[in-house]
Formats: sequence, structure tokens, C-alpha cells
Amino acid sequence: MIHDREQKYDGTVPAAVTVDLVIFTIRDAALHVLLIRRGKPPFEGEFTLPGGFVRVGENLDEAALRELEEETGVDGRTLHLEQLRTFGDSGRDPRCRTYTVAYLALGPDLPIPVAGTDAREAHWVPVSTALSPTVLHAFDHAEILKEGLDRARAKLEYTTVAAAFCREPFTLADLRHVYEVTWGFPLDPSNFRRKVTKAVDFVRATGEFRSLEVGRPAALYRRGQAENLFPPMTRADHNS
Amino acid sequence: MIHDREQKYDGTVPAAVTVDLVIFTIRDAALHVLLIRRGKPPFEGEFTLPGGFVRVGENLDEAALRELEEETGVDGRTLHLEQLRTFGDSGRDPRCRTYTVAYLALGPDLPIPVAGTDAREAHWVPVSTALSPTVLHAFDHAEILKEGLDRARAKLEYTTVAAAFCREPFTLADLRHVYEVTWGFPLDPSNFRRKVTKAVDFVRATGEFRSLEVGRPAALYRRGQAENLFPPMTRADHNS
DNA sequence: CATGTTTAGGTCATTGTGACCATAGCTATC
DNA sequence: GATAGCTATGGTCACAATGACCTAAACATG
Repeated sequence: MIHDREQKYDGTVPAAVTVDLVIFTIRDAALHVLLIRRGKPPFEGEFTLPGGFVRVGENLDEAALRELEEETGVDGRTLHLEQLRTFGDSGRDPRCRTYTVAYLALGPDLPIPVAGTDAREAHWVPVSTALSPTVLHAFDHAEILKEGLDRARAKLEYTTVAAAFCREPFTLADLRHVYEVTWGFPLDPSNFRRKVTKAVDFVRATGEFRSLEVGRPAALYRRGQAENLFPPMTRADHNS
Repeated sequence: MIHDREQKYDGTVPAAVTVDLVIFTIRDAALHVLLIRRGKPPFEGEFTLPGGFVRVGENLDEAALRELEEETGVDGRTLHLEQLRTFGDSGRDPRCRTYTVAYLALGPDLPIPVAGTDAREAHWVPVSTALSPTVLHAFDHAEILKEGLDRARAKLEYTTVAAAFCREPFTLADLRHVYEVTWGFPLDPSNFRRKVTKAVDFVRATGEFRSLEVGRPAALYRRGQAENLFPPMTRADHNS
């Protein structure tokens, strides 16, 4: 099938391909990322992004889904999953040329990750902690995490992925918290409500309500069909 | 360096990695994409996206730049180049598992591609032609092209990449033509001018003018420093 | 029943937008 | 040299969207 290329395999070496995942969720009013911590020497205590090799006969998306389910024990089809970028600097691994296809996954407060074997444990780590230069050592994982965070923040503006963080049914306050926690600054509840409900098919009212311990009951919503958000949610004044 | 993964190379096969480029430019008031046509049998006359294998010790971006320069004879550093997505379906190539990292390149009306050898020729093909199902046969190249087009169209909205299509210095009409040709519908010249000049550092006036054969001379501009466009250019009413 | 808390919804001045219109400044032609 | 034709530039105006507020509704608690 590679029929009209001059190059064949000359000049290339076999390469190994992995997928790495940046899995975000919201816990305790903070954005968290799933990291894998090695429990035994060598490299005890070091964190990496979850990931692994793509297997024979497996698509990239399938590999990402499999890793996602292995690490979180959750059905990946209920999450938002998209490709971030492929990192392939020569020199990432001395033994073999390796590429990693980075994925971004967004989901509602996920179950505690499956109990780790004694060799590796999955942990939800606050993103602010994970970004600290002392936490992520491996490869270019810090860079991947930063890019995933930038992508997630940007996509909240002009797409409806924010709803992927919310378990259905959800309140508008739940949805607003997604924006506030991801962007790091508060939004006006009233103006937020106006934008979300006026946007075309971002959310759909269920007609039901949720009574928390305090305050007026909140109307419950489900995700709409729209993928793009128009008009977009702006964060221009707080752009960093 | 792959130190905290359970999997080693078990269950994986060596893979070959290529880069493929979607190179857009504007010629004769239409969006064109660079395609490679095979001049000799077998597969004579078939078109593919330009691309090739990543070489030893070469970054992905470097490989994309090299292919870009090989096919167009242009200094790739003057173009906008960004990664699109990695395509890696098993079964793309029966001989060996192959992945292709697709890149999107945007540039001003580029020189006629380098004269092809008798085996392969580079051609500027109108995108409307290239999207026709009879043109692109190889692999998933039609899908890659479509995704590149979608990405380019979307990025015109909220980034300043449109200016990458314009050779400096350019007029606001030049810039507007980029939007019109890429999006496929006309924009009001007056409102376009207002948005572009009010946006923060999208373009900078040079103080000079260009006299075409007809009409009032147009002020000349250069690209500003801004990467994101605020407020964004909207195309909501024409969304397809 | 008063108070606190959260949701729901309204007001209003300001800004951005889309659809126009008018003028400026050039070339080509009569 | 006047005029027509053309494009660039700038302005108007009604309307929509936005941000900063404010008020009321609907619950729980003491």
C-alpha cells in the first residue's frame, strides 16, 4: 500500500508506539489528573502519566480506551476522549525509538482507581501539584500534562466538553464549577446561566430538581447534542 | 527510561512511522492543496499527500519540515506548521504496522513545486477537486485532508493563522480573501476591517500603500504578535 | 417565623455585530 | 480634463450579547 513513495524502510529503524493519557476529573472543587506512582524501587515514588504500548491489531483509540479502563476501571465510552498530540523526539528512550500518542480524557468524578499492584498505584493528584516540577519526572510527561491542560481550558470556551465532567443529571452550578475549577477564576452565576441556557442545545432541562442540604432546589439537566458552543464562553479578561 | 511500565516489548511489533502533510495555499482565488501524483505505473496517476518516513535522529517536526521543503522547495520556517493528528489503524499497511503523523501547513502562494522526477510530481490541486472521492485513493489520505480542512477553517475563527496565508506586506483585502476562500462565503469588507483592526495585534499597519491596476490604493500591513484572535471571527450563520 | 443559603430570573449601561450607506482615491476611457 | 468605474476606507443605526448588578423564590435550620 505504500506504493508511491521513494523511501522504503531504508534510513528508518523500527519504532515502538505507546499511548499516554491525561485524564482529568474534578474532585473536592479542584481539577485532578490521574497519575501512576511506582511503589517499589527502582524509581520508587516517581509519577508518570498512565499509558502503555499499543498492541497488535489495536487502533490508537482502542489502545487509549483500554488503558483508560485498566487504570480507572471505568467504561471509557462514557468519557470524552480525544487525541492531543504525538511526541516523538529521538532520544526519548535509548533502547528503541519510541513515539507516544498523547490522549486527553475528561470525565465526571471517577471511582477511586483500581487498587494498584504493589508495583504501581493509580492516584488522583491535584493538577496544581502535578505541575510542580518535582512531581513528574518521566520523559516529557510534564509537557504533555501542560498541553492537555491548555487544550482542556481552550475547549471549554468554544465546545460543550465541560458537560463531560458532569455526571448526569447535573445542575447548572455543577457545570459552572467545571469552568471555575478548570479556569481558576469565578464566573457570575446569573450570566453563566443565561449563556448556557441560550446556547443551542448545550444542556436540556429534565424537569426534575435536586435538593441539597441547603438552599433552593436546583433544576437538573442532561447534555444536549451540540458539540460546539455558540456563542462561546469567553475568558478573555483572565487570559494568562 | 521506560522504567515504570509493566509491559515491555511483549505484545508489540516494530512499527514504521511516517509524516504526511496537508499543505494549503491560496491560488487563483481558491484554496489549493499540494498533492503528489505518480507519473509511472504501477498506480500511475494516483494522488497522495506528500510525506515520508521519519529518519533516525529526526524529530517529528523536523521530518515534517524536511518533507515540506523537499516537496515545495520553500523554507518551511516561514510557514505555519502544526500537528494535526496521528493515524494508526492496524491494517493500513499489510507489510508492517505503520503510523502516520499528519501535519497541517499553511503558506502564502508558494512557488511551483519542484519539478518532479519521472516517478512523482507535485501539483497544486483545488481542494474542491481533491475532496472528490475519485482523486485521493491512498490509505486514509482523504480523511486526513478533510480533517486538515476542518482544522484550518476552525482556526481562522479564533486564531490569527489567516495571516500565514499572506505574503508580507499584505492588504486587508488579501486577508479577507483568505477567509472567504477558506470558508466559502463572502464577508462584508467594512465589518471585516473593523474587526481586524480592533483585534489586539492581529495586524500592524506599515504606513505604506499598494496601488493595484484599479481602485483606491490599499494600506499595507504586517502580521502582529497575537496568536489568538479576540474577539474571534464568527462564521456561525454559515456553519455547515 | 426569622435567617441563611442557593437557585432563578430581571435590569441596565456598554460593547460587539450585521446590514447598510457615503466618501476617498486611484485607473481607464471618452 | 471631465467622467465613469472600481476598490478602500470610514460612518450610521438597529439589534444582540455582555458584564455588573439586584431581587425574588424555595429550601433548611434554629
